[in-house]
Amino acid sequence: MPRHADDRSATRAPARLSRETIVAAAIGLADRDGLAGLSMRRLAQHLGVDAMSIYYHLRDKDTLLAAMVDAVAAEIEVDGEIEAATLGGGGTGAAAVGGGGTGVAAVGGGGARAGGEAAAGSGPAGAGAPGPWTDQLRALIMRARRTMLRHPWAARVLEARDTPTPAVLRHIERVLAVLRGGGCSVSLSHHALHLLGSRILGFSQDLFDDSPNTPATEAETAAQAAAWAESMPHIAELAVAVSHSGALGGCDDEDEFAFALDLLIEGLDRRRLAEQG
Amino acid sequence: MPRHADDRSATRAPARLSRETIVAAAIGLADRDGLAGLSMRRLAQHLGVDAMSIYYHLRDKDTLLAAMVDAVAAEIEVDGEIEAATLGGGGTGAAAVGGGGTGVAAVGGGGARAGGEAAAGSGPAGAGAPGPWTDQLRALIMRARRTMLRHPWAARVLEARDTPTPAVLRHIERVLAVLRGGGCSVSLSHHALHLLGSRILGFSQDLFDDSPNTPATEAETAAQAAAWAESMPHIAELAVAVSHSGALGGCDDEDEFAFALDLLIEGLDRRRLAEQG
DNA sequence: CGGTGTAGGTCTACACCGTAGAGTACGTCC
DNA sequence: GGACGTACTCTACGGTGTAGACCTACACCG
Repeated sequence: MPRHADDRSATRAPARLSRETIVAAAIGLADRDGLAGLSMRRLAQHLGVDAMSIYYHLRDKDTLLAAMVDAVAAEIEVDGEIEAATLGGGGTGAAAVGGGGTGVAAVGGGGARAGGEAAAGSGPAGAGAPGPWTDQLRALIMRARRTMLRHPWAARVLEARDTPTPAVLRHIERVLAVLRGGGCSVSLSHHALHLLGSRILGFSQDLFDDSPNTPATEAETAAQAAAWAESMPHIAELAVAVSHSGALGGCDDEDEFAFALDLLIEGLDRRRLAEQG
Repeated sequence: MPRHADDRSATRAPARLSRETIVAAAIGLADRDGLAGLSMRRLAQHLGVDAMSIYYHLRDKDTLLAAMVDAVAAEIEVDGEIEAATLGGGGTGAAAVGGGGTGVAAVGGGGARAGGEAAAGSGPAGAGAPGPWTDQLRALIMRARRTMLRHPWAARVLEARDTPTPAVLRHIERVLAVLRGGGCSVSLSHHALHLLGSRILGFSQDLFDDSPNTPATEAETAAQAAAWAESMPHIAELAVAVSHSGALGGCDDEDEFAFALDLLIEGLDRRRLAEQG
């Protein structure tokens, strides 16, 4: 290692790559030219460096892509802090739309009871904004969406990958924290996660398969859960529940899809009635 | 041109390619080896033919991929006919799941009123099964899902494309027919389509952008709508409504997302209450 | 019959891709 | 001075999609 960490440009050092600069440049390139325009050679050229130099810092192109989505997912958190610092609370402009119901609160059947018991725990990884959990969830997801819209390629890469990156995992943890904090059971939170992550209309599978792809022993799962217990408590909780196949009935893809579909159709029918009545 | 159109196999023709055989082989290859395993050379080898021969029948690899998804989407219709022939009606096993509500009918707020006025019109492109529109929609989407699951690569290709193929369009038409037949307004149907086609959790955009990507004149749109009027009446209807920006307020991505998100969150909150109560 | 047009398929070649593997310059430490 | 690790470069290989010229067999026509 060099003695003083940051003496770039000292002699005639040609570029001074680093994992971070590479990833940042790659993101910039992908933002400009799309995923198709991102090749190792073009990226290297962009950095004023030989293509193979990149491979010293990142094993693969796949590793690069993973690092890129991770960086983007990490932006969600930063955006959140900024938002929390500048604004007071929630209110993201997800209000009235089209024909039927407007917000979550005043719609269909039983009048306006939305939040329930509000955020009781607010937990270790709790999201910033106060207010009913429904508003918190909406704000969190809207923030994620806004971040992803700045990097249109990111969604595609994310979908293509089969394992979530750390920052994505943290985002999921935050979503779970809101759900659990809002009074949703572990089981319902689990369904919710699948629901939020899967596309409907009959196309497409789930975003990630949390079913035991690596058929870990129950002991292993428990060990991992313990390791995550303080950093990602809600994910750990869910992982344990899912692995005890008895408790949640495992994690059947078909059931998850049906759950999501039922929920959507029910919501549509409710909107229809509100529209007509 | 040849005199009699269909005298293939006459002499010793080496392979007798055709667009259909190529597409079928490509689908088979993709089913076996995944999208990554599908290269023009490998496909040609599989067909016992030079790679460039394929280009006589299909302009591009992109054209090939489009033809592949179109063929898969067309399977949905065939499956539907088979189903309609063998079984009587609906009932696709999308019943009880996990903690909260079960089907559409008996859930949350106001008791069991689901179908409403049932299928009044049933229209030209009407779906087979009778029963409440909610059941029809569920059956239709489940059928699509089952087809897509047989070709795991298809969803990815479909998402990557930005224009729907004819068979996909027909599927959408069928979905719209059910919605409209069930009493949903054009506006609500429009929202529903976006809802069903877009992924939530903050990632990803819509499946297709129906906003005027080709900024056609209103006259053009009307002309196209007229041309489609009998083959795809509901899509035509919707297209006209959307193009009259006043009527539906155009088609704002943000609004569509908010609509979907609200509907989901409302549904989750309802499940939560049902669970606790 | 020979000539011609053309549908269907092949061959060659090009630019680009990811990346293995060897080689090179340099700073640090014994 | 020599060994060593770090950061980077060079060369090369096997793959990709596809443009463009080429070939071949057959249908047609005078």
